[in-house]
Amino acid sequence: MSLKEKIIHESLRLFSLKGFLGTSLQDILSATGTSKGGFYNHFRSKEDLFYSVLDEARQTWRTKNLAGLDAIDDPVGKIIKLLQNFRDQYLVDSVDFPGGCVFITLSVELNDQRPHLSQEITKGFVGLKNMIHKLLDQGKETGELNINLDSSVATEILFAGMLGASVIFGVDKSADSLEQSINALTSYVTGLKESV
Amino acid sequence: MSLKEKIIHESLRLFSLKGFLGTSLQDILSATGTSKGGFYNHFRSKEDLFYSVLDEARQTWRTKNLAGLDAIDDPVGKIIKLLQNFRDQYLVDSVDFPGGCVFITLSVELNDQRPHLSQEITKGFVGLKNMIHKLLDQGKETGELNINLDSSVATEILFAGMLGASVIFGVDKSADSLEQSINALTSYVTGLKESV
DNA sequence: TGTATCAGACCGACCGGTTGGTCTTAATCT
DNA sequence: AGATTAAGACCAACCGGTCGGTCTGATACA
Repeated sequence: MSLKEKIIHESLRLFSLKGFLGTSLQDILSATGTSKGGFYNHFRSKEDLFYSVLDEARQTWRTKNLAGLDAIDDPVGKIIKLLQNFRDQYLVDSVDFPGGCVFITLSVELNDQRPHLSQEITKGFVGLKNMIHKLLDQGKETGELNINLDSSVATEILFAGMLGASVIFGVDKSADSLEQSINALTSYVTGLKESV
Repeated sequence: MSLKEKIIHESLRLFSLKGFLGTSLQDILSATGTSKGGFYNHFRSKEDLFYSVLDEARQTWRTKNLAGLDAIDDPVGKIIKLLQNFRDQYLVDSVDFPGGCVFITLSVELNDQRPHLSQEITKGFVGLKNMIHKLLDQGKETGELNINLDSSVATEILFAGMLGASVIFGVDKSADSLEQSINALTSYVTGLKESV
């Protein structure tokens, strides 16, 4: 792993713990064992690093949360698999994000302080929400879900529920409470299925 | 309003926008039009201020979210009223918290940086969750809800949903999207009622 | 009533330390 | 040799906090 990759990787971990503004350059240099010169040889500024870190974070998110989804045919099954991945691969296995979901940490921190950075994160949120909505609509088409189901309502509950679960997990870091939160969402989804 | 009260009030607004660590003493002094001397005459330290601000935040939360709840008899009605208050009085009417729910902002920011401060906020989260759980159980007792309802699951969905809605609102500050989030939760609750 | 006294509210220069960022220098590559 | 990489001294700005000092309004005394 090159120094640049190492800086990005360690910064991602630090950002998830302390946020972007809360992480000092010195924190990053110490974590990677380099110096100012080594850093500014690869990045124009701290904000420049932010975008690189965000790229890696997005890639990690996809890898962990979408794993095995294409092997599943039914849309509702995909949602349930997504929730399981979110719990087991993404949040609990917190090697990459020891402080919990880095997108929430950064988004909450930067909203009113660095709106242009926060905006980048919001894009990912919109993507997740659209994905859930689309899967629910597909479930209605295949007959897996009741055609009269208000998929917008279900989307809101699942999306807000995932964000809420992330916040709670970030706070208490308890795998048990995370399991409760996610299980509640999966049983909500299966409840939708049974009421066909 | 005394200088002390003014400092607390303005700090609450600033904390909701920029967090505790993200708000500098100078920010607070400028917002209140005072000086270092004026500040340290009333507070021993910035952390000392934190506790005072948290007290006011809690009081404001209760006033806005619990308004009119005691006038309602049925537990489920109380939950729906709570959700409406949460949307209309607490989040949208953001005079006191222009940056969105201050508890989430502070909790996310301080979890890994000032655990002893973050812990204070967590208490409030636990209280809200317990309140929802208790109301749901009461709803089962009164027959308003199905006796076989898993109130723990419903609690998780409502609690995580409220936190998630706060995060989303903090990000986009859109009253419309907030209404969608909260409406989804209320229709979830009414759905529970109808399946008796 | 007029004056001396004093507590506390408030001001702002100043402190040591840290911030993100620059730049010179030296080592290590091809 | 020439280019790439990294080290760390250095900078101005800012951080939370301290401290000597001023101003004001209430009290005590005559």
